[in-house]
Amino acid sequence: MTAATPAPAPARAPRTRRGAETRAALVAAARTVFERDGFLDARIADVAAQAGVATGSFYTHFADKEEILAAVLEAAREEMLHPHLSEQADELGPAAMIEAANRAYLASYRKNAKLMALLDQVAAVDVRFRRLRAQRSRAFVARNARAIARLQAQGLADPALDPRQASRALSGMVSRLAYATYVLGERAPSETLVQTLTRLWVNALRIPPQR
Amino acid sequence: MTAATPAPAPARAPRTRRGAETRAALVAAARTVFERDGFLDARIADVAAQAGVATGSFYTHFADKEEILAAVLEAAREEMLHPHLSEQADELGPAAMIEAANRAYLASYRKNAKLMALLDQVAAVDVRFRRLRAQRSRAFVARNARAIARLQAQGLADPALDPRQASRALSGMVSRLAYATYVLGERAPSETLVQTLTRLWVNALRIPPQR
Amino acid sequence: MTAATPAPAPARAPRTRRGAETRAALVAAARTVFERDGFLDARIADVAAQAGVATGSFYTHFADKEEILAAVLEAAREEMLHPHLSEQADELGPAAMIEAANRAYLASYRKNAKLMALLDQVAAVDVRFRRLRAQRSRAFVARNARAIARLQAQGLADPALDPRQASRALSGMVSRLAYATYVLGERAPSETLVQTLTRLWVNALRIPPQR
Amino acid sequence: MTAATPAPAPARAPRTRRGAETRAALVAAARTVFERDGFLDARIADVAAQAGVATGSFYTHFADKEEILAAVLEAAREEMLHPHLSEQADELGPAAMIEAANRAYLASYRKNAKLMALLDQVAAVDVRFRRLRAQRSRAFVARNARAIARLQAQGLADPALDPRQASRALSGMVSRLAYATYVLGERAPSETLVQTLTRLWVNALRIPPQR
DNA sequence: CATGAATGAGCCTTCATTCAT
DNA sequence: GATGAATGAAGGCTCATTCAT
Repeated sequence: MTAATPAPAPARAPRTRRGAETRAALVAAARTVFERDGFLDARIADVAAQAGVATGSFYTHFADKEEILAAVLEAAREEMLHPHLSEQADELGPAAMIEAANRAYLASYRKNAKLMALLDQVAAVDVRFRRLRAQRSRAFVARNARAIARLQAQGLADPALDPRQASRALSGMVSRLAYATYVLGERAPSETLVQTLTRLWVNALRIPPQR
Repeated sequence: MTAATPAPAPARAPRTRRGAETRAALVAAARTVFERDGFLDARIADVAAQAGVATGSFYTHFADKEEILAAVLEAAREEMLHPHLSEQADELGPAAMIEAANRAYLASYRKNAKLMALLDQVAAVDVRFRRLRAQRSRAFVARNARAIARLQAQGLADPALDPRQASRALSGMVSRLAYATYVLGERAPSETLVQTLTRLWVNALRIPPQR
Repeated sequence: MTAATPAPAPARAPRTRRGAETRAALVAAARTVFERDGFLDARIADVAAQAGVATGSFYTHFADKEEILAAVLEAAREEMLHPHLSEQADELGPAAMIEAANRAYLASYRKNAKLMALLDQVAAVDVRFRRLRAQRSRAFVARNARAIARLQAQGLADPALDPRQASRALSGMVSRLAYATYVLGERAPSETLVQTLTRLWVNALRIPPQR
Repeated sequence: MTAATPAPAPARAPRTRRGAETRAALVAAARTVFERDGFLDARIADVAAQAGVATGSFYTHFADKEEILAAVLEAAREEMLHPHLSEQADELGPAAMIEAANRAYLASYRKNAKLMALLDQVAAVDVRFRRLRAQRSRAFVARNARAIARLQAQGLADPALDPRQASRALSGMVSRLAYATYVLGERAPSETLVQTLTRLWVNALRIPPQR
């Protein structure tokens, strides 16, 4: 897992407080600039200027644009963690669980839309970030696959479905819709999306109606 | 529809056979180079060289890289046309119809994977192509929405679903899976994908089992 | 005199009527384009397009931009001929003669302002046209010098002045003022200019008041 | 006045000694190259080479050729300041004052002939420098107009003349003659020019002979 | 460590001129 | 003669990266 991380962690971590401050300022600046101009159009000099440091100082902390982007994404890791189907047996029942997961996912995606757009752009351009995105996506898919398998085991989901493939498809459905809505800007009320996705999931998995 | 096309029409169309040949050679060369190097890394000079003409000749026919990409995508329009749910009432029944559509879609996507990857990359970078992709996608979504509505009218699909939203979600599910498989290279046998997608669609729409 | 003409006359004069027509169209087009875009920014292709002929046809008639400019200036020679102090003894008296000359000069300059601006621009850039302009200017200066000498001989002008130098200075005064007014666009009513110039000439030459 | 200056002020002034040195070297080099090759034929790379720096360094200090030309002209402003009719009442009398002014003007023009030629060339091509030249010229004209008005007030100059127009004409006469002589290279001994111009001014203004 | 300037390879674009049809 | 496309040399400009202070 660590192996797939673009920049496994900068070899030279700041040794002094001042160094750490500069580094942090650069990472924050990079996020601002990347979100504003896009990764490709952002120039090292812009990032440094935005951070209020000299251009040369950039190279004290990062080898190149990719490396600082990795740092940006790492710093935002928490924010970007995708909510997923809960693993705990839930007193709410499967449908409510799915609905909660979809709502949480969309809300999270919406909140981090700029970052998601950035990750998407950069994935289109650089294999390393394509791998990073794939890895995060895989984690999400795997969790949902486990949830599906559990429902099947409980006799609550269509046993004909391959949990892994079904999860790939249905998880992709959710993230694609979130992408289209919050990154591409296709108009649709969030609540409608939640309801539609939930109904499609419930139907698709053949989850029996609540008794 | 024409309005959304990136390069509405080349200002100066070739007036001689030779001009048309050179232009065609450039378009073909551009496709080769773009698919090989990616749009961003492709240089005008490479395209010209690949076409066997002088660098300057490129500008006789195109204003910039975007314009020739538009020509490439236009030339490949036919190939890239997405199969979709048939509009004819089908003696095979809805499930078979859906299966056929999914199979055709995946096959088409697979065949044009490089081009799809290119379009994806370029959409991540240039609004105009983002719009083009969205437009093509919309056509696909709209047709599927009509098919869903028809099934509902026939009492063959879950009436609780908004056909438009359901189509956005389910169509996105298919294309995302195709993307993940044929562009990102996630391993999965095509037949499994067809079966999974079909079952998910059938379930999601609550299409009744064949009598 | 012919020696100073930039392009002594195109070696290949048109042999057919069609050739002559194309050539004439090119010259007219060149004047339009040069006056509109300036000589430096005008492109051969623009001139040909304006003339409604193919780019290549330009070279059937002219070797380069300088040559067609020479043709433009040649064709406009008549229009641009500077009026000057009459050589005939004038029953109006010297002052009226000077006034008439100044009025005519300014009117002519004003009418051909765009062409004068063009000649000026091109003189700043190309020695050959610098020479052409100097040559035309010399003719004007020489005639005025002769007129001054005649007035001196008649006891009507300050004998202390070198007629040649005085003419250079006073003729330059007139053309510079015309340039500033009609090319640079400094605001001043033409009649005021005529009166001022005339009074300055009369004073400067010490022409006695009309009895 | 500052408003009309082509490049109001370089956005990024050098912050280190080294930067200032390079900038100065570039300005000096530009003057050399422009005077040698003319503004239009001068290439950025030549200027950088002449300054002994890399081509790219040019852009550290200037946006384009126009901007460095503005710097060249600014740096030479002092040298190019036109002497003019003194404003102090002069014990020498008006005629001597005029002679002194003409002599000084011609001497200054001669000394800076190359720069004047450069300014002239560039004014023919770029509006911004046309404005700069006009502005400098206006200052010269205005001072002479004031001097003429003063002489009129003292009863020492033809009251029928509009001081402003007379100054435009007579000042233009002087600068045109200087241009023809020192830039175009028309042969004439400087002392003759001074004497002729002075006599013409004195006559034109009807300055009474020294008692 | 920070600074800010220097470096120069690299790509884009223009357009006068040539030439096959 | 006319056509319109091909040619390719020439310069402009950018910006990641290095480095002396």
